[in-house]
Amino acid sequence: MNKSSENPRERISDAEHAVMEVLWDRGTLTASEVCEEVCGKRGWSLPTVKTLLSRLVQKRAIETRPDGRRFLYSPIMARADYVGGESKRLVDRLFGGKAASLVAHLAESEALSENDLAEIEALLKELKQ
Amino acid sequence: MNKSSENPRERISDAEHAVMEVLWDRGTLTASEVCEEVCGKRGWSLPTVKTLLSRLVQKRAIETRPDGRRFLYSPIMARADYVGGESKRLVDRLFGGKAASLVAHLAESEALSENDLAEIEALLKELKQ
DNA sequence: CCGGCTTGATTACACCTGTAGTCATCGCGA
DNA sequence: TCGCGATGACTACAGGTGTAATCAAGCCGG
Repeated sequence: MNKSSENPRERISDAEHAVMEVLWDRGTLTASEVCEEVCGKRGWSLPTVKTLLSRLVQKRAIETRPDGRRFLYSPIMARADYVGGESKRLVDRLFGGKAASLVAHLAESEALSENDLAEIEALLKELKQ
Repeated sequence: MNKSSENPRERISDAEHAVMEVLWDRGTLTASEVCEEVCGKRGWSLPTVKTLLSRLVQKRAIETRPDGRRFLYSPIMARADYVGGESKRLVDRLFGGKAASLVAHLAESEALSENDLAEIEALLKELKQ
């Protein structure tokens, strides 16, 4: 019944993701510290951040450690895993699973700058070593 | 108040996207024809498809033309626009807007096959003409 | 020692989404 | 002509999401 207590990998929503970014960036923080980082940018209040944090705990994306009367929050899910999952979802949904099609699209729609192109080229060269 | 009647570009959900794909593929269809295409694959019923279609009409992603007592549905939003928008969202959210970072991630996570790499390389060559 | 601030927990609530049932209508076939 | 089937409109409803108020408890400064 209750997936959240079993499944270690639940879908992370947009707002939750903003919180994750802060934790990935800074490692371990209290709720108030997270709020300092995001409440300004997104116009949230501390209660909102707390809700997001507890949902992330339920989803087993982060974990808590008691520190006196408060909690320290730190990420469990690795950023690379999240990024990889989301990228794969997109590629599957929109490009039939062909990552090259995504790159082609980016190139054609001019989402890639000269600089991007150069970087990719360098990357390819490296991959072919 | 009511964005749906003003804003021509509303966010398309996952299920709605499945319907859009059919319309992009086939052009203009009746509700039943759409259902024939997707109800099998996704285990939906005709009413579900009709709901999705009317939501898409509200979101101004598709339009209807009366044909006798029924409607013909056809896309307004271009697939390329949708794909571009979604790709941009992802790149912005996860890669700080740097498309090259997305490509780098795909490469590093081995989401790119030999074939993909070759294709991308060819693309780059072409772009630099 | 006590009241106020900090903090997590609980509750709230509107909107979106996925999925579908029901209803009224209207034209086609018998 | 008349009932049936197809069709769009309306309604439903549970679960997720964004955003927050409120509550209870406990520690800290006065």
